[in-house]
Amino acid sequence: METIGDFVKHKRKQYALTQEDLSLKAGVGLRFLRELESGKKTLRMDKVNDVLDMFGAQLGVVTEEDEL
Amino acid sequence: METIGDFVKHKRKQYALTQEDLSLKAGVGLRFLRELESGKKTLRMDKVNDVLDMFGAQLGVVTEEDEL
DNA sequence: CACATTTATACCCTATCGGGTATAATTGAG
DNA sequence: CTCAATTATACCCGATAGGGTATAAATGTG
Repeated sequence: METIGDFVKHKRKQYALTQEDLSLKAGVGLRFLRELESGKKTLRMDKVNDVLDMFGAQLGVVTEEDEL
Repeated sequence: METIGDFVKHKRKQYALTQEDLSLKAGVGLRFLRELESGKKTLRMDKVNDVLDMFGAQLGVVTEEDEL
């Protein structure tokens, strides 16, 4: 499955936004967005959702069956 | 879509575990597990994944299309 | 290549998450 | 109903996430 970080990075490119653009629009810090795109595991869910909201997405449970 | 908290609660019942059982097995605090099941938004992803791992699941991106 | 833009890495500081614990409320088995 | 087990709520405190900032590296456009 595509990682959360990759999802954000791809969507961001798709909309031709810089990390700074997206961080401002999503209301999170630039550093946070970078850590998100680079796959940091210990991020807070609410902040991640703030970013995903920009692309009509959110965090949810993905089961192993979903992967097949 | 089922919330993350509800997913955990249902799976936990399904395996007949108490919150304490699950928190011990997953290696998270009891209080954390309670906050997770009650829908707290600001939890850390890594801890949430520690719990979801117990049921072969993990956090992932869910798009609005997935919802339809 | 040169130069501007974007991205990556590191530092300090505050806010708060998460653990542990105690107590209260709820649930359910007998 | 009674009583034990489970769950919910509240407190204190250490660890760390996240913001801001500065600097370095990488990217890409002419």
